[in-house]
Amino acid sequence: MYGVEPGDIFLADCPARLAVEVIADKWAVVVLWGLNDHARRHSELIDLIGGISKKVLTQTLRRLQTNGLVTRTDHGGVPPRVEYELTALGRTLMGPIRMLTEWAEQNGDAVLAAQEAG
Amino acid sequence: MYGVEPGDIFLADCPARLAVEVIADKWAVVVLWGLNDHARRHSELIDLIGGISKKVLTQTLRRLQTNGLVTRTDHGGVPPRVEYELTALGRTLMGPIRMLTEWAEQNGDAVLAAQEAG
DNA sequence: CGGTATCCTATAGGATACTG
DNA sequence: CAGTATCCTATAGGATACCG
Repeated sequence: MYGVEPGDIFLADCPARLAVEVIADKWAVVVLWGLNDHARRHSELIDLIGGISKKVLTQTLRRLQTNGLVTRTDHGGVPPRVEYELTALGRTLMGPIRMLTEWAEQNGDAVLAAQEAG
Repeated sequence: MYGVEPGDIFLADCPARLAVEVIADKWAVVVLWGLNDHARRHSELIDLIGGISKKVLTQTLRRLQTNGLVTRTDHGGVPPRVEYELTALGRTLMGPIRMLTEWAEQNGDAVLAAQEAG
């Protein structure tokens, strides 16, 4: 009914739901974006992003790791040096994310206006 | 430092953060997707989506409304008839969302494999 | 430096029942 | 039909302190 077809986002086990699951938290997209150019260290991301705590950054990175989007490399030594980097899979996600951020740059004002009006 | 430039997602008030704010909940993208083709009624969305409660659907629709992405039209009468439809602004967001769902269709298996491995 | 550990609060979201 | 109302729980996420 309603013309639902195979592959539709509505099916509970549909892959499209998975995309939502992956990016639908407060920091995932921001962190991925921070890894766009090249590998970065934990403290680098903390400074770069701003407003995220160490705990939450670690949590977010772990989730991204679990989803196969980011690798964690411990170079050892003292002081510690750990680098996070996009996987090949993670890089494929940057295209859609870039679209989203471009949309936001172009339409952010309209959203804010709607928020203030409503 | 770290080559942060104006417009970067990292600035706290950057528009790109707004995109995350708009789509980063469990149901927003799914509901928008449900309105892709044409206006739909509340009960239609309930049946179509599956797994969402009336309360949560209403909440999600209200948020989308507040963000200027969806309109709510009460046609009155008994029984009630209320239709939700994408605004022009909402339609501009469907491009990026389509990219996301396409990414998920192509890469969903890889994410699942990573989840099971990790 | 790169984390844990601990504690806390707000809120998202689910279940169920009721209403105009 | 399209919601509210109510209650509930899990968890996301923030603050702070400590550790190897």
